[in-house]
Amino acid sequence: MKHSSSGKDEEKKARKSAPVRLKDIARDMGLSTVTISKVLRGHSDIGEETRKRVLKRMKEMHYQPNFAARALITGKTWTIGLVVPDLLHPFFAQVAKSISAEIRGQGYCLMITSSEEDPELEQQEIDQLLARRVDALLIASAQWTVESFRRIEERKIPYVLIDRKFAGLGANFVGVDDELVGILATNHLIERGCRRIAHIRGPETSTALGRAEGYRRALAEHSLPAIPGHILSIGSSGDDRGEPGGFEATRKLLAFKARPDGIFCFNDPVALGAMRAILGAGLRIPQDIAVVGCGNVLYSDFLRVPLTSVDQDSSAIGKRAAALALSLVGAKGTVRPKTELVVPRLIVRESTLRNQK
Amino acid sequence: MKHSSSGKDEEKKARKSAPVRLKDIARDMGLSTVTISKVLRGHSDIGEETRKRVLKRMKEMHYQPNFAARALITGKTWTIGLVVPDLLHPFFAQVAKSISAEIRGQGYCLMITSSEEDPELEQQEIDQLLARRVDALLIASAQWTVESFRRIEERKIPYVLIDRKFAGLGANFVGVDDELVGILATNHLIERGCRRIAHIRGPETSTALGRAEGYRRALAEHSLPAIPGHILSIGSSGDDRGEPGGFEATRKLLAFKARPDGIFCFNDPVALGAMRAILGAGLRIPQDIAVVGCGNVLYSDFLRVPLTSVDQDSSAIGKRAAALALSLVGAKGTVRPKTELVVPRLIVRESTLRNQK
DNA sequence: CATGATTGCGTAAACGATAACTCAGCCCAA
DNA sequence: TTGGGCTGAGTTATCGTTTACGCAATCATG
Repeated sequence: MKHSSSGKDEEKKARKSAPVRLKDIARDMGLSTVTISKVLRGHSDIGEETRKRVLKRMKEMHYQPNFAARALITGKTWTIGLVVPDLLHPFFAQVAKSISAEIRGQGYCLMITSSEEDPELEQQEIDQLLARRVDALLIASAQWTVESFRRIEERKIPYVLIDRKFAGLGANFVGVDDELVGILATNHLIERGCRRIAHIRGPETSTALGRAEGYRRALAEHSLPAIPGHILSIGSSGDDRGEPGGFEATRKLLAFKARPDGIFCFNDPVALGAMRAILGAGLRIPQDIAVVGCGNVLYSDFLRVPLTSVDQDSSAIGKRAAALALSLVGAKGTVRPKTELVVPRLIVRESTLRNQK
Repeated sequence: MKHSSSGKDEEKKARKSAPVRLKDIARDMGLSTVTISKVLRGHSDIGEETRKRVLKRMKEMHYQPNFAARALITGKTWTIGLVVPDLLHPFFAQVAKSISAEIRGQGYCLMITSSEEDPELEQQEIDQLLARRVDALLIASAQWTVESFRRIEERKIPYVLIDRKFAGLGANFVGVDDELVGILATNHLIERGCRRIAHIRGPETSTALGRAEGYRRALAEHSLPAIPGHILSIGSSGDDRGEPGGFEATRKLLAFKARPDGIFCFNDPVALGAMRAILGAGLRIPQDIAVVGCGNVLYSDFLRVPLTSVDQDSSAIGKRAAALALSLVGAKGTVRPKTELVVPRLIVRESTLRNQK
């Protein structure tokens, strides 16, 4: 039996076709708001028959809970924040995609913001997400300092670093084993007979440092000399100038007296720039110079010279980062920070297809 | 002069270092909550001297408004929802990126969800975003029907369709002029001397229809015959199988008695598949068959054969869609739906570099 | 000098939901 | 008959802000 609504609510409904509230259902069924709320949340307090009736009526009236009201009292927003340096970069796009897929089923939504590789902008975006009280934060950071992370910690909001980590910061981290990336790539070049292997490294991030370290270790283990000037950097302005950076760095390498016969590039865009420079100078890939990239971006098998690349399994990184974040949200007290390393995999293509050792 | 807090709030602060509230500032300064709130929103009600003092103290105490509380009473979430078929697709990634950049400055955040080209999932995601009361919705839809849009309209939430539009739906739309895309591409092939031009079209979306129509019109205007069987489709399963779809379609075209000498492909992934098939069959691009794609994706100038492509200016699409959405949020009553078409631009590369007419 | 407007701030009641109690009725054992 | 424990509801306060008023004090006006 229906009960009539009060005049005020009636008017409001007519004016703006407002969404139904618990109160509306309660009045409609002659029950109290709390009873409806309890049914909604599966409280054991409610009689079986009442529960069924309410559930049915809720469906009929197309009830959808008001997240704002809920968040206000429970403190939970059912929202995860993600900050990436560049959404256009296939690596981060894939990470975002798999995070989204992972949390979707658990009822969470994803707020994505891009820092455009700008530390200051990243700070702002983090603040914005904190102000919105996201339940957890996933960050592929372009920072130099750890200041903004301290701020997150103050707020006691769980966060997970993706791809790039920070020394001296006891934070959760999910990313690829960068040293292994460097080793894999460099070992492969060595196996293919390269003896003067250069490395074009990225800016001052953990990622770049790790890969460079792996490169050095691989050379050392094969007793190959680390030729001075064979490690170049694309500069500090971030990932975005990867291609031009790779191009310029390679031009310098080509002018070098001991011209390299293999180049391990920080990532695929850099490798593209490198290949452009090599081919532009009239040299052949891989006969004169072999090239390895990292990231295994889309279409890298259909490039002018199909590119050998180290796959970071970005999809797994996203998935595991999301799962880790969700577990932190559910956790009671403070949990010991966890580091999860994904194992990289070498994808061999034409850019290193030369005479074996 | 500071006033002491009540025991209860004190305890809470200590336990979880809760964010400061208006109440905290008010008590701290011996003012009322409302006064602080008014200062925050720039009400003209407050004396100049008080305003300055409050503003200063707010900064000092690192006040950040609680969005949930605000949303609860004002109905505004300062959140925009975006639904795309696939974040990994560079087109949508770029659109997302520029939307994000456009709304950032206005204080909005972006909730991004991916439908994975699945209409049912898209419905769910739209519902989810509606339940969260986003201020506006941007959708690049994978739907067949207009049902879910009706639902959005019921809720009176402004929405803008991106890239794909629907006949018979009076909705806001921002996308490329698809017919012009088809004309541009086909005319170009004709100018380059192609006479048997095939088209590999996309699934049943407005985008695919428009491009196919442009293709037909261009042929007709040059009095070229529309050879039966020269229009193939990659199938209905969406954009994601672009590359294999293009490959298979092209294999069929190659087996055709009147083998085409030019192919206009629905998009770049399809074009990649097509090129793979052509080269795999031992034919040359563009000498035997010229290829045009659409989308002008990253690195398409460094492919095995650099690909001529129609640029959709996805960045402009995102920017204008965002601006349109924001204007709708601000608008008072119902506004007449607006359609904004971005003008496509042909980027000529090697895949069509053959003897001119 | 009384009246009315203006300035500057405070009070109380929402917004929609949940948390923490309370409480009536019933059953059962002592 | 009394008391204790369930069961299945309802009451009330609260989350942090905003909205709509209320109301002194000051100022101008005739």
